[in-house]
Amino acid sequence: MEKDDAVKENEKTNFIYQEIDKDLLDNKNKGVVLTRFPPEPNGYLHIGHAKSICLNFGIAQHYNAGCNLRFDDTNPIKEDEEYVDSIQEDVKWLGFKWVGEPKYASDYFDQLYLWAVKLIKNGKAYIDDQSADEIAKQKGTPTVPGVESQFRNRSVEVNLDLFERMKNGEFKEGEKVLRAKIDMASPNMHMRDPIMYRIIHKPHHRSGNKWCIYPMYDYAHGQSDFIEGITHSICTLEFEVHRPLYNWFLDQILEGDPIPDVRTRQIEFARLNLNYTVMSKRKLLELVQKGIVDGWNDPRMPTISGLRRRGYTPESIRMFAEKVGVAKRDNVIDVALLEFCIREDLNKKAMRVNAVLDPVKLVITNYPDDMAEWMETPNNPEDETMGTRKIPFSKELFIERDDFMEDPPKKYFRLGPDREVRLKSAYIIKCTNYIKDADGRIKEIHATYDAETRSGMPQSQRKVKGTLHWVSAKHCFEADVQLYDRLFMDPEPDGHKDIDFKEFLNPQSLTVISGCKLEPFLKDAKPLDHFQFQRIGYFTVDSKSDGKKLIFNKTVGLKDSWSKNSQKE
RNA sequence: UGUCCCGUUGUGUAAUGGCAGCACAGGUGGUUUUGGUCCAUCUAGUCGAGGUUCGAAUCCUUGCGGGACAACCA
Repeated sequence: MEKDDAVKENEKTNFIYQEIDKDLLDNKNKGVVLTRFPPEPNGYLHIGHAKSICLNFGIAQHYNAGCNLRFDDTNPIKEDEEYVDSIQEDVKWLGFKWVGEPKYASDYFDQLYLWAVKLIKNGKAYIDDQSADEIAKQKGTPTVPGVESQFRNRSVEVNLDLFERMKNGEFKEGEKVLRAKIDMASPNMHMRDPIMYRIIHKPHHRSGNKWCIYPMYDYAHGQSDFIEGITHSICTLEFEVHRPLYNWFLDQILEGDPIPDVRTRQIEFARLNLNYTVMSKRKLLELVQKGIVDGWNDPRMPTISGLRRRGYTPESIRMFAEKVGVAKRDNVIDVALLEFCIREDLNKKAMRVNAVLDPVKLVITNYPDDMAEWMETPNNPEDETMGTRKIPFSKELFIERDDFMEDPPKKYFRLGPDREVRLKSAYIIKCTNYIKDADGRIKEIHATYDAETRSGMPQSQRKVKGTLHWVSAKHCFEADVQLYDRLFMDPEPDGHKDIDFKEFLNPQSLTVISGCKLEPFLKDAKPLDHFQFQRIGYFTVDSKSDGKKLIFNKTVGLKDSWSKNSQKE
């Protein structure tokens, strides 16, 4: 049976949508759907987060529901305001709008404290005086059950008093913790009396000096979901083993209360992995701190801000998130898919311009010395509404050095001695001579043009093998171009047990070339403007580019079946 | 030698007991004033073994393989 295209477009088939549909069918949560994106503000967002953002906000859009932005800020040692700002900027840039103001787990510290007292009163939590080492030792291993703490059976009164004094700052860091009393023999390590609160004498980016005890992730996350009325708490697979604890804490805080309308539920999916890069915030931070890259937004980084500076568009990243899908099995996505997505988007949007990256002079010997003609050329053959513009042509031009060969092979369609080639939007020319310098390097190419072959004239219809891009020497201007290659040479740089991921850094990941010749139109280009440099690739003005000197970042090359084939030989 | 999760073309993802499909990557041909785009076309897959069933990628058993879990991180 044929399905309507619009329906097909809107059809979401991943298992999370199926779970939500089921919940809705069962009339769970009174028919409400509310998701959340819960980053810890301890680093910049990367493409893996983009997958999660598109999933959570995409669900909200699909069900005509909402999605919260909540900062999971329970550890003042690692977190910072800078990250809070960058995360908001990146989510907005991707095109999503969260419900109301951003939320913070730290907004709920009072309520979390009250619930902790409730657990103590119900005999479900206790203060442990042991050191981190001792607690770790008692915890056992995945195959060996843990041992109960000697402080496990303190009275409610003592626990209450000690917890109060912990809160009041009477103890040093590490001296005491609040632990849930569950089961030290549980096959699930997370159920072996997990720590709920620890002492940290450090001001928090939001709550300042109000607290010196901070809740752990497991004790804070589910309760924050519950407070906000989140219906589906979607996270990555490594939290799967936390789910029983997530539910246990909710059961405890709800103990004795009426059944709430909304009972949040955790669903896990497989995180995104991209080949030839690393995705852990810790490793990305290391690249930043060691100065291996130019900050979190270095165009080689898989961060949202890096991709933005590289020239990726929000649409391309959303398309990518759609194409990688959502499932539970481990995956490694080929960066070629990301590259496909940005080409796809920029092909439709980017203005075609002429830029010669590695220039060599081409002299049209039979063209008048002081003449200049302004040739009309389409701004984008994919989109007529983008119009046309005029580009200057004159006697002396620059073309790409590798568009000429002294002794070309048969399949080479470009310029060579006595060969004919078309100059895009201008004339058909024929190479008559070439001059080399003392080192044998091509210095200048001479050609004649056929005045009857100007673009648009009947003679211009003549078939010629190749078409070259070019700029007029006296009209063009110079700019720098930054060429990027993958940051790592190994498909899985952090997939080797005994080798540090930095061993695989690609020394050629950045090439800066100056003296590139650009057509005059480009003088007005602004930071983050996207262009297609004809026959080369997509380029974007660097965000650090200023009025004095333009810097272009290579976003991605055009598909190139010529170099692919010629490399095979 | 624990618990949990996962195995579908090279990669990713559909099919939820009824024709194994889609996308990327790769190959070939065509169109083209970008060796781009576009169009056509090809290559290639259900981890193994049993079982249930008229019928299994799908359900069951079992084997094998991969992953997660032992921070006072999230």
